[in-house]
Amino acid sequence: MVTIKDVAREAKMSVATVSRVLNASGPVSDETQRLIREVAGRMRYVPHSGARSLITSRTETLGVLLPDLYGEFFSEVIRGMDDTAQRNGFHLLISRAYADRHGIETAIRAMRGRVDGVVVMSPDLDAKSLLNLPSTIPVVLLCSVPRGSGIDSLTIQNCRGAREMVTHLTSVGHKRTPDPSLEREGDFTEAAGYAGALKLLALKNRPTAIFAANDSMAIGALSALRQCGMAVPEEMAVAGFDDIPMARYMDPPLSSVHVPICELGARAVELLLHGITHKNDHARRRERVSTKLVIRRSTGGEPAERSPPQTLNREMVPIRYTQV
Amino acid sequence: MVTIKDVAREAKMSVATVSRVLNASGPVSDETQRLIREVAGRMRYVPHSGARSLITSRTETLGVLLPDLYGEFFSEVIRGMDDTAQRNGFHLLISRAYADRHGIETAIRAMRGRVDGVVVMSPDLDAKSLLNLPSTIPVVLLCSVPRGSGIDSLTIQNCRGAREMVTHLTSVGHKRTPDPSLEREGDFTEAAGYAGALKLLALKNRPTAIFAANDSMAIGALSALRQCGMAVPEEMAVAGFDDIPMARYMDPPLSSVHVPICELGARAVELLLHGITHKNDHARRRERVSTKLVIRRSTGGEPAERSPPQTLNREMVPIRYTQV
DNA sequence: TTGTATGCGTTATCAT
DNA sequence: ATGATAACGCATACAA
Repeated sequence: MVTIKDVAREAKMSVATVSRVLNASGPVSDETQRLIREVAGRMRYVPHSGARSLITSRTETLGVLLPDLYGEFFSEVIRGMDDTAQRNGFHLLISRAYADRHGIETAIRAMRGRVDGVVVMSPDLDAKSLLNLPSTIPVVLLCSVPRGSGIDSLTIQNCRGAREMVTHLTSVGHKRTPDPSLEREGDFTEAAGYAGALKLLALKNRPTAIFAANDSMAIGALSALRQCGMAVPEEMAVAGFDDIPMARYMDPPLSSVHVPICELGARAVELLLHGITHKNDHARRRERVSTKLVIRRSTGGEPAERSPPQTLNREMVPIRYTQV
Repeated sequence: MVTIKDVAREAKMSVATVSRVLNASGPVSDETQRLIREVAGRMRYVPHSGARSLITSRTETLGVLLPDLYGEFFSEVIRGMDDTAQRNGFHLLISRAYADRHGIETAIRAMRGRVDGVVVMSPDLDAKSLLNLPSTIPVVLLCSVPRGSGIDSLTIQNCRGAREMVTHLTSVGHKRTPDPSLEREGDFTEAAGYAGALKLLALKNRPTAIFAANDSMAIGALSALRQCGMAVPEEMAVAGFDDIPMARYMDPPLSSVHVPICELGARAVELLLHGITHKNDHARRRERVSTKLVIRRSTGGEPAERSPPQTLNREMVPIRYTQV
């Protein structure tokens, strides 16, 4: 590998001057500047980031800890993170980890020294468990329950979104509200939604609507209902959460609680970068992104949505944040 | 940050001995060993990876360059990569890059010194353009056209898979084979599949089947056909490619060419690790993963597939590779 | 079995 | 404007 010494020798200059040119960190004559840039370019010199971070104690890399997450949510959130990270000159070190406390701690340890901060996504984990993280590096919790911890966090307004959907469902005639006997567990996969729907259908006193915790499970539920010959939404309404791009292409198109997934990732990285830059400023930051109800035919709403779906806008749009 | 010096001081030993214990790289008395481990653990010492890679010239990190890729393919391939990387003690540095030559080169440069090798996924890119990569580090091309280059590569047997699907389609009565006037372009999104299907429906002399280049577009096409009142598969058959988990939950369930996505990522990392370990051994490796035809109702096959879909097996299974 | 000393590639501090 | 050199944290060859 070609080092800064090689460049210095070739340009007949000292390493100090080469470093100054490449980092614009001191006065260098125009001519010397030109020369060194030319030589460095010709020799394809790239600084060794390890050596650099050794002395600057910055890696320009952000760690991302993800749970075992499937489907489009995963890719969208990473897209948002990578966009923002790259725009700020940072790389992304991505790792999956078991979403329990031990898994997270181990993973953070492994990233130690490689990253300047970590975004931890762990929907199941109560932030309290992470209180004494083995890290002095900034952390942002994404989609966790942040109560009781002093860690920066970014969460989705799940409750509010869910409440809006429930309000919609009751407004179109569904009556039975909170009832644990009508709840079934699932792991966010289509298969789980499929199985859960079958269980609910088997009940003596069936519900009239299914509200899945994410779109993948809602899609699985739709499939189960179809195979059982149940009409949606007439005999059973179905609603999802997240509003992944796929949702509007279902039959019937799926009502869902829209989450700005990509922007969620982007914002998490922004918060982390802020935490890295203002390491001393210990004002804890908690933000919540708001959701938006999207009613389609699967809940009986908007039967008129027959027009061709427009091309999805994959660009990022501004979203509102709530400080809590 | 606590360094090896801090540990040495606390344990009243030399840094050399601490290093020997932590790397098992020399003879140390059991007692000293115990002591040092205890102290290191208590102080939560983690070696600075930058300093280490400076001297070992290994980063234990793999770069992954991805195109702007949507949906489940993305997340599955990363899952496979991360699994295998972690199992071998490596991290994943993931970055999205424009899939043109300049974008790839820039991205690889940026990773220089941070990674021991790179997996480049760039379906559009002919490998010839990458011949003079600015890198001495090992590279594995994933899903590119590898002809004419000396770079290790892993590709899907797209042609064979597509041929099998076409054979199936003709076997159930579809007649018009290769005809450019029946081809429409798409960017692999549901919206593109939706739009493409509408265009095909508008033709005077309609086709009787649509074979989309991936499942997302096939799902978009299904939606378009549904809204136009076309019966699938009776009036129009639809087939996809990839067989993402979602495919079997469509209405009708989507016939597709199954690709072992997760294993694809895993194998790419294995190839890269091999390239890193055997850096001198310049035997170029080219492998192709085979696909498997999955016929469901959208092409008129298997009308009996009414049984509940079993839980998806998300574990990795052995796949066959072909050396070319 | 343990300690001392050197160097990895870079930036930063101090001279010149 | 430029150069010499210390320091970053670690592994390792060599000495004890």
